[in-house]
Amino acid sequence: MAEETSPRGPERRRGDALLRAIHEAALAELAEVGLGQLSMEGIARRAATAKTVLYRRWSTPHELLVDALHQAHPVEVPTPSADDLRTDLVAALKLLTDWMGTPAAGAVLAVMTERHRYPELAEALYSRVFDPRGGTFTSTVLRHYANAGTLDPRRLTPIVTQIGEALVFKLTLDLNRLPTDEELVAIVDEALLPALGFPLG
Amino acid sequence: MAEETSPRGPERRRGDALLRAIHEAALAELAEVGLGQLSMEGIARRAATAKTVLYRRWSTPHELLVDALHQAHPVEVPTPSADDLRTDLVAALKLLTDWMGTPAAGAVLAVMTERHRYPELAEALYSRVFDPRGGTFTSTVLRHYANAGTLDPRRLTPIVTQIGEALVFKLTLDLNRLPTDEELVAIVDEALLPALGFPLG
DNA sequence: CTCATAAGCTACGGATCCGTATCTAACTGG
DNA sequence: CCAGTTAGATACGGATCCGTAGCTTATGAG
Repeated sequence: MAEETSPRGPERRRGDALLRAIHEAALAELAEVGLGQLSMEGIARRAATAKTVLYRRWSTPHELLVDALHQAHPVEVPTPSADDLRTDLVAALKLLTDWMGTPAAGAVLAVMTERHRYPELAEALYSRVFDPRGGTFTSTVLRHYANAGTLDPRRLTPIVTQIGEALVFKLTLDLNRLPTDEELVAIVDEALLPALGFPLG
Repeated sequence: MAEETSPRGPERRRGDALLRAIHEAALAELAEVGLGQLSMEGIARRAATAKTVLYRRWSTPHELLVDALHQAHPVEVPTPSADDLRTDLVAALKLLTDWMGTPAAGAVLAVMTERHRYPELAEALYSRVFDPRGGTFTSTVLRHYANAGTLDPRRLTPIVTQIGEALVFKLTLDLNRLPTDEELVAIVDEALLPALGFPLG
């Protein structure tokens, strides 16, 4: 484990560098202990700073967390590239699973699954982090091909646009690991494309 | 809120009655405070008993929780009744959403979503609660119709058998409420049946 | 009716987190 | 290079939960 810069000597972080370290520590702490155990004390310990530094900026761990997510959020958006619906759908799901491997994703999922317990937190996450962006992942691709005429727009019901994401989440939960590329292809071929009106073989 | 039996006087619970009260309190406590905050103190408070009573039977809140789930678990199993795949699938999903309204379901979901944090708990839940039962809900129905010849068994891939449950979970998460009957029908018509090889219209 | 069992109470020392206050010393802008 | 800012360290009283101990008393089996 390499230390940053010089191994010893008082090297004091300030401003953005400190902020980023705190944000990172918050997400890591959340991933490890969970939303219910997230504490200023824990975040400060992990960020190797003092509680006072945190309380100068935030009143609660939740406020801190929202900032951390806001900062970490720029997520890659699928850009339908090929003129191939199937390939683009698989690519969109791959983007999703890539994102799900990040610390920020764990944090977002934790907030979502415990939203009935911390409603203000979920609301803050929506209004400050998600709302700025449109629909996610597969729906971006689906709208593109619907506009291009490849797809009957009437097929794009609220249910159908969720099939890909829903199965990725379910598989991740069941298998306790991210889906493989083969499984993503299976999701597209066996579930998504049939629902879009392209029966297999 | 009516008190049980006589309003006053020392009426001391024993044996099964006490046990059931504790199990119930554990699930309620979990639903309210979350897995990370589940404590003997909290369960005892909610069950209106003393911590000592709990420690006489269990060493940790997690052990107590597994017992509570074990006791609460007998879940209704879909019995394909009509000779109508569509109707039976909708009925199976209805059973699922009914179950999801129970306290036990909240507990199970909490354990599953935090399984990386408490692996022993998830494992205990599998070996002591789930394993005794076969596949759940839609897969029961699907196997029935595959055996009856209505359905091509090759369609029943690991992905396809998860579509219904996956969408119910996703919708519940997104909408922050259980799916309506209409939404269940939409899941069957727009996602499940097409994937099983029955294109719409 | 008697008596063993177990529920229910109270209290404890230890640990952790809370939120705040106080002081120091390292940075940095001017 | 000096002064203002702010990171960092320490300590605090209060709160909560931990796990255990000692005791009282309701309950049910014989």
